[in-house]
Amino acid sequence: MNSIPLPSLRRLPRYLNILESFQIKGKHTVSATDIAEELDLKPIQIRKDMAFTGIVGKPKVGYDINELIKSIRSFIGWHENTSAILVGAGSLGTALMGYEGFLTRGLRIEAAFDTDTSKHGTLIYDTPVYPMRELSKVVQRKNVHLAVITVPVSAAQSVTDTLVESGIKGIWNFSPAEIQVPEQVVVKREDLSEGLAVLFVQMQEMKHSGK
Amino acid sequence: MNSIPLPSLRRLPRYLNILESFQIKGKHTVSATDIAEELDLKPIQIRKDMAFTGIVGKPKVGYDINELIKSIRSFIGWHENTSAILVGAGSLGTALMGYEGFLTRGLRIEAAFDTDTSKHGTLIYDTPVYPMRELSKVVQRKNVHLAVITVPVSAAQSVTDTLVESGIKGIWNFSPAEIQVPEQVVVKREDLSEGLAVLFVQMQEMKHSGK
DNA sequence: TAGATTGTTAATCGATTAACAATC
DNA sequence: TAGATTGTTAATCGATTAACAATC
Repeated sequence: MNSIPLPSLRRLPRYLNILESFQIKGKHTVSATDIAEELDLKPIQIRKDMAFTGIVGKPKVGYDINELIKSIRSFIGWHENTSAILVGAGSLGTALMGYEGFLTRGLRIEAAFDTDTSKHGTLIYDTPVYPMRELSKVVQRKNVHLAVITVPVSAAQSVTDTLVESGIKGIWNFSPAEIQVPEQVVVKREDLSEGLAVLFVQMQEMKHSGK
Repeated sequence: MNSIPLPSLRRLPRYLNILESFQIKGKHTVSATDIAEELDLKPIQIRKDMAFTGIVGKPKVGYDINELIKSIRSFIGWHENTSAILVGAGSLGTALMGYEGFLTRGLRIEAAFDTDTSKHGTLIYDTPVYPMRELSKVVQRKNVHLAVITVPVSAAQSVTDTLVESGIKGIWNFSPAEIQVPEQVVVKREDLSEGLAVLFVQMQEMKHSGK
């Protein structure tokens, strides 16, 4: 068992969501079947996925909810804060800075950068906005390794180059651009049009089936 | 060959991105190898994916770019406008309303709904905002089948119920909530924390490998 | 023509699911 | 104890990749 399969990894945050709701309800243990019912998955898949995070359940009892939450969160790296910067303080960038959920999921946006001079020196949801030329300095001073890109497609590659030069190791790319990076830099694409394509085709298929 | 595999479907918008950039450069044909190089995929995978959209290439020549774009766009359903409403005109909802890319991808947000009375009657990027109680009426009058949800987790299920009652057939859910719907309604989750989990773990793996 | 590229058929790979012994 | 639930080992399924004949 080497590294976790991507589909399993993607399910982990969903497990957390419902585990936390169980926790709020005062439950202390949970079985794979309980989770599977909530998410419309098979219990065996839950057990397999859980195994990747290293947690061990008890036959007949199930898993300890607190332990399970802790185990998943630390597997994902959500048990501690990771600093990030955000480039492109437009409407999407602003929305992301305003999303409190990131804080409980290990992501702390320390600073934002934008070309719009009218934004420089301002705070957006407590996050200071700087001019682009400050980027390298801030990244290095704050020892940041992660960047969120919310710039237009036309700017994505040049921003990426600047980020890589400054020492950024991971990029969360919200632009639909296909950015090129050296192989030691991780890029996670977050292209909304992928989701839109899936939704459209599935609706089409539903229409032409049992309905 | 029944319906397209999900991974293939998710790659189609990426093909479109780079096909359009080829088109702008004045190219007329493209081979699977050309596309594969841009996206870091294998040519055979491109050919398999293309086959699902129904397009036929010419040996030795490749695919006609205009035809390919048309073929993919109409396969996804991006060749015509689909009306949608948006529920939750907060910062994320606002960002989505302001995203022009949706218009070229078949999605037209006709109206937004929010509980905040101060927003009622206003326009956000040309989209009118209505009180929640108007929802059913607008959905039925405009014959809308698709809804975008950008409300807090706590409101997601009740909003979903209202949407389903009004006759909505597809939901693009940007809240991390696990909403329950009847089986003839399609839900596409767009939970950002999934992407965050993938990014964090991949960065971790990169750190503990060749670096 | 010869070489490049497609589309098809078969092989491989990886994820999901099933079966079941272990156990609290 | 008996029944429920885990974790492991094996079987199945589906997507990716390889091989190659067809062809412009």
